[in-house]
Amino acid sequence: MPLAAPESVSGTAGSDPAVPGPAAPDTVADSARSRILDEAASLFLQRGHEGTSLRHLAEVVGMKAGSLYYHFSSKDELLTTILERGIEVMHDAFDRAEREHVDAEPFVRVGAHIRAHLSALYENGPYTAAHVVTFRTAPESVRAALVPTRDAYEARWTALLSDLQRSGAVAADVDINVARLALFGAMNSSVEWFDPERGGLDRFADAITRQFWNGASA
Amino acid sequence: MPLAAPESVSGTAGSDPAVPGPAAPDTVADSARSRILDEAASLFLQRGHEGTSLRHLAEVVGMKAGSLYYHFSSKDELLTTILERGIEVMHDAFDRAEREHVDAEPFVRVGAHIRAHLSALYENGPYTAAHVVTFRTAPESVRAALVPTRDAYEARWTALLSDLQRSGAVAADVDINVARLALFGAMNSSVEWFDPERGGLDRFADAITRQFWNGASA
DNA sequence: TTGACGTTCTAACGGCCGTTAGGTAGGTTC
DNA sequence: GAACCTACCTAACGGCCGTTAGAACGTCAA
Repeated sequence: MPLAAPESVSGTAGSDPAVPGPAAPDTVADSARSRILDEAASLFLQRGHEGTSLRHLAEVVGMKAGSLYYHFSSKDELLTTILERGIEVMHDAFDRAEREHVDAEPFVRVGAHIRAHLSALYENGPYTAAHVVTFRTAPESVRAALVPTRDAYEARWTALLSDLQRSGAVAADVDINVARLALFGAMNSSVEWFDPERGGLDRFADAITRQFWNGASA
Repeated sequence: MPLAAPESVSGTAGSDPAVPGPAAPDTVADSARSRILDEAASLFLQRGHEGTSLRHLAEVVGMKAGSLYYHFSSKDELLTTILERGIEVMHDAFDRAEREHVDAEPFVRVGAHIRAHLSALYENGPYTAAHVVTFRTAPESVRAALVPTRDAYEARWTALLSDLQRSGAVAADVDINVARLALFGAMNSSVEWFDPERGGLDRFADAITRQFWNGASA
């Protein structure tokens, strides 16, 4: 078991804050590990995890399939690591929005969290996007390992919306769960058509926020 | 209730094993064909198309893998047929809503179409649901064959919403495309959590309609 | 110079994949 | 009863899959 890098997540419980480690983040050659993770997440996002072979991944990374096993013990572990990081990125984005907009007025506050979620999807690598498109068809054992962290993220949104409903900013007859799932669906499904290269994420976030908050009617 | 007209679309594959003319919907044993289509759509929905093997499908249907080739010439043709029917079901649902609610007031009209789309997803077999979760990772050749029909469905929604915007019912500053895609995302992503067995589709449709039309704010 | 170590490669394993050729049982038609 | 058609089965093909054991390479310390 030679992967003793400071950033490695061994257990299923998410631990340290993802990308830049606290000290000495990149040893000489777990940059290869990062490379593998990045490319694998990108491929899983594009073709799905069943549609991505380790031989293809290895080729993209620039090594042979067997060599991947120096960095990961199985394809499932690789998948789990990626999907886990995907939620971590979401949590980090939520943290940031929360920190900076706790006392903002409701519309701005919701907008900040929507923008944060979209930032997780498009501005921090393909991990979150890979998560939202891959989780549903991931092997049961992989899904099970992710459920707690996913639930926690859901709970934060539920708490946010409930808070706003309690304060009267969200209509009393709105079903918080449906509203949240509809919002998630609207944001996450954008991975099928939104092109992060072309930018315009701010405008997109505004449009989604407006749509979520005010609806389409005049 | 399976919709009539098992094969109405002349898609990419033309060779049909000598079915008598346009009439005669169910010969003796293309009930097997229906069986295969139903189970395949269900499996594709659950595990994705890459995650479903023909051997597994055959087992569920009650035959051997090779026998599937009596009914379909390839896995891709099977997939294409299923995804095509998925859009047809959507179109049919849209037709019905249009027929019955052309002159309704905007909110009711939109609600009818939302209900219709959800009906396509949950009340007419797994075809539409399989479509929305499988299209993205389908082989390029399969996707290409579906694009025209998909575009046509999108266009009908765009026309509907544009119409409502022109009449002043939808706010002028709403981006019709974003609104439509957000609505699609909200509805389609429900396949990940909505349980059609438990019912409540009417209430769900109302909640989505309310959310889409009025938003969450008080 | 030697040895140890970290990283990758080679070469193969058993297994499942989509697919095909040819056989076969039963029903229908002459 | 013979010929035929329909719907399926058997058995295999080549190929790709995830995975593993062991060898080779470069780097650096002693």
